[in-house]
Amino acid sequence: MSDLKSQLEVLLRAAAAAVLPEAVIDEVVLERPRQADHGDFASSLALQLAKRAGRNPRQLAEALKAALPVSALVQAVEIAGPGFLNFRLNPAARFAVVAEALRDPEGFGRARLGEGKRIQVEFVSSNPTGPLHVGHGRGAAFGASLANLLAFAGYSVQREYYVNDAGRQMDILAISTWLRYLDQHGVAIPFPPNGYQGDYVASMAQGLTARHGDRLVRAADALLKGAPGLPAALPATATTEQAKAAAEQTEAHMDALIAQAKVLLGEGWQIVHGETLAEQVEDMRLDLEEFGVRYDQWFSEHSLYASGRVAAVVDRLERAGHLYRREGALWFRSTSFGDEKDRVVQRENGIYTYFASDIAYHDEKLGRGFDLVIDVWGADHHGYIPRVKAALIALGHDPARLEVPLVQFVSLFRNGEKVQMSTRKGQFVTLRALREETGRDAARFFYVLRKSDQALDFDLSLATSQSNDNPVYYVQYACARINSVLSRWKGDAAMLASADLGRLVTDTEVALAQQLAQFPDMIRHAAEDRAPHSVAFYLRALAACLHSCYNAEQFLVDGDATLTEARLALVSATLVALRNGLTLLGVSTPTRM
RNA sequence: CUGGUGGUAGCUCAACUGGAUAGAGCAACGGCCUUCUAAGCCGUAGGUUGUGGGUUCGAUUCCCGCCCGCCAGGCCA
Repeated sequence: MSDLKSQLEVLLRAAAAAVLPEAVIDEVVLERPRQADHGDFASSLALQLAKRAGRNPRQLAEALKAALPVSALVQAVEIAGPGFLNFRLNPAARFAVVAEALRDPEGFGRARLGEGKRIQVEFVSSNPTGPLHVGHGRGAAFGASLANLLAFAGYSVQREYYVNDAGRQMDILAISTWLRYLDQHGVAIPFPPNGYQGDYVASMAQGLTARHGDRLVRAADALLKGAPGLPAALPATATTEQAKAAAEQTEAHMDALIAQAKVLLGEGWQIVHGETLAEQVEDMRLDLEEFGVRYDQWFSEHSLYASGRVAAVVDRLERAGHLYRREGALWFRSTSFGDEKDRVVQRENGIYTYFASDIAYHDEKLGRGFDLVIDVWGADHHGYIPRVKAALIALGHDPARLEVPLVQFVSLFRNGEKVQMSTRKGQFVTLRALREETGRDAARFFYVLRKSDQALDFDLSLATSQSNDNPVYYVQYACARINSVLSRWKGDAAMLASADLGRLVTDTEVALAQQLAQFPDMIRHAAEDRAPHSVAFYLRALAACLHSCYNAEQFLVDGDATLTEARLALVSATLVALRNGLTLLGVSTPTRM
């Protein structure tokens, strides 16, 4: 209970003021010692002040101890090591957290960090050009957990998905679908290697047929007219120069196909493009929802063009003198604002770059009045952060209002072997397949079991194992055990909040209460650090305390109602923390297993 | 090459932002089910925190050099 902590802090400050009246104390360090025999709280205040005061730290600790005001919370204060002050709490203070949790279960752990502040969390935001894969899954698990955590910590949180529905990749998906459609109608056109190859494309093509029959069929020669054709297969001895030329030709061929398709289809292109887009977005939405991830808003990149925001924001930069023209393209002088090199916002061919719409998007987001905007990005985009911040500065925004936590890559392992994935070949494991294999709970939990900015090895065998090795089950099992005991008990659960806790004295009971008492602090830290993994680690530790206590003590004690109630109150409070924590991570709390 | 990021027990990872004897889980070894769920618990063993310096009462944490791993460096998205 942080309340305890702040009360102890008051005591320490009072003591310090008495001993060293002139000393300025910015922060009083109070921590939960790792070792039980160091008490409930420890402070290194004497060590910190010793130097400035020019006094021996142990002596100073003695003086501080003597000057501490008497408090009902504190049973004993000891001086240890080089000059630590170790506080041992009174039993009542130790177990006060139990009543606190039971009095307001839903509110237990809730913080008021962000009172009145609004935060937007934008995450996943994958191109709607195919199913989400396991990498996106990590972004989803992290982003959703972070958003939940911030909301629990008291911020007003908006969850947003930025839909990249305006770019060339979307055109490529549309034409890939249409080419499959043509193929299904007997129009044979070589499928470009840079098109989308997945089965879902053919499936969408069948959808087109179902809705539009052969209305969208066009002749092959008309489509191929003007296209450079695909390059011949490269010999094994090809130089990098040749490979580069072939790749350029492949891209040029694709662009020509798209351009010609727009001409041939006319309005029909909007149908193909619009329907494939809608289908992909809907697919992602469902996929994420089944993963326990919901958004408040799906924001369309295209809308930024339609509303003229992209042109307007570029114009603003232009008038502010931050743009210049070189080799036909329009460049943003981002080096003036800390970026390594200048960046193109409008290509030689007049088309805006992805960066241009991104500037418009961030300008728009900040314009909505959020105190903080958090973009969760894949770590491969980290080089992109300085240029976006540069643009924000150039537009007169405070760049500190944008935070970009990075999520590292995911490698899958099954039976100790790495599962090979390659985006190029379309061989990637989808989030859906992962969920089907491990279940939602295990997937959500495993994803946040590692700091987000660290590469994650996802062990499928472990996540699916119904064994004691599996950390998800370990935590959930603690919940199930508590529920099981409570359901066997005949008493009234509502009475537990006022149970007499004076009978709780054993080591495992004390350890469990101490761990439980750290829940609110943990929430605050995790929210401030944008670190949902702390929640997962905490829950594991709390479950461990519960299991130890469970094995050491009988909860339902025949003929001793007060002891039974005290212990049940303790584990009920534990269940409150477990449930609140798991909920933040999108993991269920089973009542039985 | 430049920038970012990491290197902690055999393996996978923590370490409350500079604190006490660096902690968990797997794997290894030894114990605990006629008692509320053994998907659990208890114990033993395992370390020069990559390396060399520096800062100080005190360094896994901060600074510098070096070694090794991963990522990024497009008028792609």
